Amino acid sequence: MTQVNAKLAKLNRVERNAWTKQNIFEAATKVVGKHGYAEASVARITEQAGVAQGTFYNHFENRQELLDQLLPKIGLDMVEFIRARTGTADAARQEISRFSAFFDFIREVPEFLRILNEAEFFAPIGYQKHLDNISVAYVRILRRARAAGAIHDYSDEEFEAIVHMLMGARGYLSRRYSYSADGVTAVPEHVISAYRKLMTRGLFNASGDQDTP
Amino acid sequence: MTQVNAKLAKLNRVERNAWTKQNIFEAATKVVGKHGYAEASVARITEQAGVAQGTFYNHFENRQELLDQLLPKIGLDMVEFIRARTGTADAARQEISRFSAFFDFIREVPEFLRILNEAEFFAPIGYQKHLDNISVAYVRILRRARAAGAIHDYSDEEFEAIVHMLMGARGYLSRRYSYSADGVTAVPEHVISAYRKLMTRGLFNASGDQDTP
Amino acid sequence: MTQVNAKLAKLNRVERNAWTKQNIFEAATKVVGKHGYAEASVARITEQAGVAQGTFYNHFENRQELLDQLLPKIGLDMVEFIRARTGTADAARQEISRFSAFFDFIREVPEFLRILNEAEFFAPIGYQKHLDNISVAYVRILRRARAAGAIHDYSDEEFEAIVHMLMGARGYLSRRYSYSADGVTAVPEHVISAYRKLMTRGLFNASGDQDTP
Amino acid sequence: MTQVNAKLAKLNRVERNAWTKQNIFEAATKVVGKHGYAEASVARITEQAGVAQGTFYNHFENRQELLDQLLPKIGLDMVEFIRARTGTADAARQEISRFSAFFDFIREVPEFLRILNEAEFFAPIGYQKHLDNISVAYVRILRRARAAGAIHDYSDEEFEAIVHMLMGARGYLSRRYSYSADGVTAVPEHVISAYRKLMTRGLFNASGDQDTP
DNA sequence: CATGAATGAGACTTCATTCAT
DNA sequence: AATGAATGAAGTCTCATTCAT
Repeated sequence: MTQVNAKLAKLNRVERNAWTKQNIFEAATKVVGKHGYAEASVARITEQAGVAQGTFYNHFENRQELLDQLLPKIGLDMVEFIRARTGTADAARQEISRFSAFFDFIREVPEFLRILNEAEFFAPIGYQKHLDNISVAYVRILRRARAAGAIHDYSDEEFEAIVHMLMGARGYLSRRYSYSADGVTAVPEHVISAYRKLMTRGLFNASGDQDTP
Repeated sequence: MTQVNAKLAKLNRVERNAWTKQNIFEAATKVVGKHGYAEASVARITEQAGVAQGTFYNHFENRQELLDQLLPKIGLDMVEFIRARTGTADAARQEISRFSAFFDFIREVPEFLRILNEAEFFAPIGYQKHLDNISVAYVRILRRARAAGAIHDYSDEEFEAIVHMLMGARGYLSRRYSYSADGVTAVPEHVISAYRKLMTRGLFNASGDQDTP
Repeated sequence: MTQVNAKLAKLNRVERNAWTKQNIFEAATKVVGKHGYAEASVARITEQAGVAQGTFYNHFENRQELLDQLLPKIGLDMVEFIRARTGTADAARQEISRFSAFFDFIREVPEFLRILNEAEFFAPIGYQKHLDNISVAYVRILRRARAAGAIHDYSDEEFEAIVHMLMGARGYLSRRYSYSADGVTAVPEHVISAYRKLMTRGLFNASGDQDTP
Repeated sequence: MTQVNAKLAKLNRVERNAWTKQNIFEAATKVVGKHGYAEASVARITEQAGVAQGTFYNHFENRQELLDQLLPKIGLDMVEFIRARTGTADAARQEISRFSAFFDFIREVPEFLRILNEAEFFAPIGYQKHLDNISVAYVRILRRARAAGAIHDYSDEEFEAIVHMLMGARGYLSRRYSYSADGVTAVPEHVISAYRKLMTRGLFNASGDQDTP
């Protein structure tokens, strides 16, 4: 057996291990996305993954540990997704884009909605991690907009509160307008226009508000 | 046994029946408020109420039925509480009052926060009922403000979206700023000022915004 | 329904409850006696008792609590059994009687052997309770013998050590000579004579030693 | 590859093999001594040894086989330790020395106590082997004492019973007086004096009893 | 011979609900 | 209507052992 083969064999072993973990992870994403955290028993997850229950505990300390990893991981995908769609327009239009892109992401990754919404109660550690990830980045964006003159008269503390309002609003709206029996539908146009008006008039210096040219 | 006695006995029985149900109801409020829906087992609720487990099922079809009644009932108390504190100032200032009063209410009735926040996942039917109660009333308020000239340029559909944003924002903020180890604390001033700015500039015709007199 | 009937009905309920608990208790005695504590799973015990697993937890906090009650309870039966067989001879002969009666009891209640011997590791709380029960009573007996002039030259502390030796010796011997494939057999005569010699010469004033008249 | 190299390599392999087995063995001794047989999972033992779980099964048929080897091996160390400390005094004094040396040994090798005491239930085969080792040797000692005139009036069968009593007494006393939160402490003087009195008066011809010179 | 992931049986415990009294 | 013991399904997790690499 050559060194290459030995290396390959070793790699294969490590890879196989990683594959199994990823496999369980994806199974959990599907199960939680479809049935919610409460119904995501280890039995259900491992069945979906096609492995034995005991295998689960070779890769995760316990059920909760996995659940707490779900949201932060997908949350980063979301951040990347939104960033890629934000463009280089003025700050207000960018914010509308982010708002829209959020709902696009929900349709792209339908599991995300439940994973996000239920996390607060079923995966509080993961939820907090996600919250920090998002709000820090969001406040930074608002600060830049303020530095660029696109926002007046908001303090850093107020930014933080605003960000929480925006996140809360999105969550609520997503539950209200995007859920459906099975599957996620697009958010209606009037939701976006309402958001645009509230933001461009309330937060930004009105440049993105089509209705007040 | 006279007819009077019979009637009295019957009345007593009915009263006692109602009292027991109310007793269980209040016990559930305490338990859910303190430990959350997930920990609100029938055993725990009946123990808190001082009745046997079996008694529970003489008054409620099943555990879920009770849980789903919790939020709508307290929700109405909240509506009344906020209405009483709203005053007769202009529409924008009234909205700020409502926002403030909401946070006052959760300090008045500390159980409300958990009952509200967790309801979406643990008592979805009750949650929906509450949602309808609130949003219908809220949209009506906004329509009146619009009719009175305090709001321009928002359609009815957009109102509905706005209301959901406001409710989402409140929920989020309440979880972020009002929870604490044991007990509920006041929401910081900068949260209220941020809300005021966003609302007076974004939704109303700016009259309530102290910063733009 | 007369008061008597009502009382009977109520008693029946209480009695039935006590019966179930006793039922589980006896099932546990059988299972532990036959297969040992380690194999005495709740499933096995409840199956033996003919009740559902859940029923177990209506009567015992957890598995360990029951296991820890086993030995002390049977231990008291043993004390009574031995006391009834001790007679009124001189102190040395009484001690030989107790030694003999212990082995008689083992044959009377074959489960006792495992319940006693394994308790130290599988039911340490119950074991300690039993230990205290026994050693306190035993030391008292030795003190009386000393007061009556049947024992010389042993201090209270030494009595305690002696008692532990006696108990240890019995345990060891019982395991060695009384166990058998399935069932408990009589202890051979030479074990008793060895014990008699050791005791009458070593502890007592030799009156009970047939070989030195 | 030269023959020398081949031989070296082979030797190394054998040595390495022996070393690994010894390594696992010592790890098991530590684990059982500290946490008891019940907690001595293969995972824990191999972790302590710094080898993979699978490696275990290259050296032992199964978990039980290893556990059953533990006591007999250390038991022989004990025999040697006691023999070295027994001296050449008269038979009764020698017996007291052995009794004392036993307690010295459990302080020297603190793991021994648990390995010995729990073995009866968790490693019955090893326990039996140990029992045979000890009792055969002990009976031989007593026979010699009898031949030398230090013991009268005990038959061989009675010797066997006596030995079991002595061993049982030691086990019991060691558990009672030598265990402590963490570590093993010396046995109190009054335990030794009680033993001396019982033995010198009950078994031997009283020469070792200081109190009856 | 070493590795360590995979297996799956089985353990304890919880809990909503039923039902005879 | 009140009681509370009985039920049994379901959940999480452990662990000795196997086997492909």
